Amino acid sequence: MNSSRPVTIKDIARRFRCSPSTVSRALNDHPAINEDTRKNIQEYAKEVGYQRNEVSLSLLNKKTASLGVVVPTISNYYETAVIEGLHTVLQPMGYTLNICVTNESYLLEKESLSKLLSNRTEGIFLSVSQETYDAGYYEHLESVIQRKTPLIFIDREYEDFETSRATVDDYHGAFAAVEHLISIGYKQIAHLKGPNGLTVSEQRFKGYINCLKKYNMPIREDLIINTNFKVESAILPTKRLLELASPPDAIFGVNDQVAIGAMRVAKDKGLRIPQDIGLVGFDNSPISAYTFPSLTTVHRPGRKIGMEASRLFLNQLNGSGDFAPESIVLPSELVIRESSLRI
Amino acid sequence: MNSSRPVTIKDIARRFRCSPSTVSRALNDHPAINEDTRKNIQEYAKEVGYQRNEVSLSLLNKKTASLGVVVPTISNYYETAVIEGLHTVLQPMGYTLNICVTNESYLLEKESLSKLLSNRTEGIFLSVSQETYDAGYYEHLESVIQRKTPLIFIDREYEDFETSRATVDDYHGAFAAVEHLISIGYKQIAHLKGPNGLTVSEQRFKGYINCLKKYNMPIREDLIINTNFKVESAILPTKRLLELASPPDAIFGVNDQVAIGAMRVAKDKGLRIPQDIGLVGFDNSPISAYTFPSLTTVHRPGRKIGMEASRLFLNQLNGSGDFAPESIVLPSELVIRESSLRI
DNA sequence: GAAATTTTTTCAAACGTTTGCATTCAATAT
DNA sequence: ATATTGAATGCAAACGTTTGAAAAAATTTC
Repeated sequence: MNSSRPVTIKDIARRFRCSPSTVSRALNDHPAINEDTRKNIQEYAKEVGYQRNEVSLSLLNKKTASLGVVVPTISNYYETAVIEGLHTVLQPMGYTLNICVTNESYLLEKESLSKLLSNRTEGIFLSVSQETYDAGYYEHLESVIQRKTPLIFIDREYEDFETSRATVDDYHGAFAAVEHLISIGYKQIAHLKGPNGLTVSEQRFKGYINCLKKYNMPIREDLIINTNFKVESAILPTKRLLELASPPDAIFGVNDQVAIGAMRVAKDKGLRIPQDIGLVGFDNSPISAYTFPSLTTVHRPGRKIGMEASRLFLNQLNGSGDFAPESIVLPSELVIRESSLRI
Repeated sequence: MNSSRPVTIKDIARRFRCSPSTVSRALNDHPAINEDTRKNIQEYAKEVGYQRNEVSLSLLNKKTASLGVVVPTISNYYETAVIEGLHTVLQPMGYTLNICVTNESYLLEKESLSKLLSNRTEGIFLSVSQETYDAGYYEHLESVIQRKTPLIFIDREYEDFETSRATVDDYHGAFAAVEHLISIGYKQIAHLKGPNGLTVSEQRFKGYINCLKKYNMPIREDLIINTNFKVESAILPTKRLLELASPPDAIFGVNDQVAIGAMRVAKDKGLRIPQDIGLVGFDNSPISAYTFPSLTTVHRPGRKIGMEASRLFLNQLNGSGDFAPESIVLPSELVIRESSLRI
């Protein structure tokens, strides 16, 4: 019976009539092991496909080399870019990434964290779910903190936690976007807002509002409509905007997806972009450069955020006892393309 | 000194002057434990934030409840949809997903698999890297097979392995796409092909070729150009196509990204879509429904593939000894939109 | 009040590996 | 021939948990 039980160090020891210690040392090139013994054991190990059981080592050394990544979703360009960034830095260092998707649910987030802790994950990257954020829950984070497991916030953060965080400067990105529209000469700028309560939504919204204020432009409640970040969630809101008695002459979308949805609706209505209506998105997703017209947007360095977050984690890990949390805020950058360039 | 060493069962045992066994049983509601003892221990455990060390359990039970997902990239809509599908089924069952990105590199793939096996992952979902596929390497899979760790191929497969696999019927999808273009009346259909050697590229290419053959249409080498799936890789090839003495009147892109790139170039050249040139993509990515004109494409059920792959894994896991690998081929489905509807 | 029974707790082994210390054995030095 | 050295290997504990079997304690029975 070709049992599939993995070969252990004991099996090898039995085969060579020696102790497990000897096998262990032989496999690890310990100098105190006889050259012949070493070679024989190594050869045999290779032959039978021995592979060290890392689980037992984890138990022994209390090192699992695994990290948790807890995010609301992975079906956006930005989120995957962040994960790629984490990966780029951490995979080469031997870390394994455990991805947990919360679907914006508090319960799933709580369970994910608990599971990660039980698995003795060595660090957790967390972008809190909307539900968590809305409700202001934070108890589930206490145990992470208490365990002193490094916890790095990504994008969505709690102000009152002593943890490191890596975020993009959404506020100034949004501000720059709106300022750009104003500088071109657009007068009635609408905003397709993201879900209420999320930092990213609110920061961009604040950027939008404050920029309008700065330039003494009226703030019209009817030009601000919610979306859920998805392209289809922009369709109806945009239609409503364009049917207003006094419709906007520009739209600032909370991300590229909704801006592209808006673009579609505007074109369907026969409006010319950017002549009749200006458009700006957020994210600088790959597609945004190739829409027609190409979409003015705000670049959001997802990969870089992932890499910076990794750095923050490593700092905390290697830091001496007097660890001080760091906050990294990466600048977002306006990318001007055709959809806003009315001349 | 507020040590962060996690509380163990032994700590609790010491506190209650009882044996670890009692604590273990108390925490697991074992019936043989005195009611008072149980309550006291459970209360105390909660108070000090005891959390079972799953690593030790993994060692004991040889069950890690973790699964490997090895993919070339996670920055495409399709790949993330697959992962979401896996997640949807497997996370509720208590599995943790270890995501490994290979960047199409054989070496990284090999290392990832080896790592997963060392970590005693209970199953592996693999979409082989292009390098692996090109070179026809397969030795690194032997150890997975030998360990009898369930291995499920996703999309890209090796014909000669006794493993389950879940793939999309790319061939017929491509065939249907081209047939549709022909039925509309397009005569010179170009193909923006994916990278050579990859199953998805080649299957779609084959569908394209065979469809042309079936309808006795000429196969023009100059209308077939390679891309790398990314939107920008479609720009130059499309330009070249459109500058031909006898340019195509339709383009079938290997995915939505390149089709959208082609759309952009065609529009820049002043061509009307679908009147002057028809366009079809592949994937049915969210954005494809909202381009202007909307993009005819072939739906590729990524989420479903992930869910089916999970099912295959579970079948293999629960199957009796006489496991027979299954092959699931999900149909792809033509989604007709504006970009090909010349009337 | 002793025997029988039931309830509750402890013991010990197991999972796979590493590692400080002890041991063995052979070779060299005296 | 004996003590000394050095090389090679073995022993045992440790990591945290579970679990069958044994032991101890409490309760019931006659």
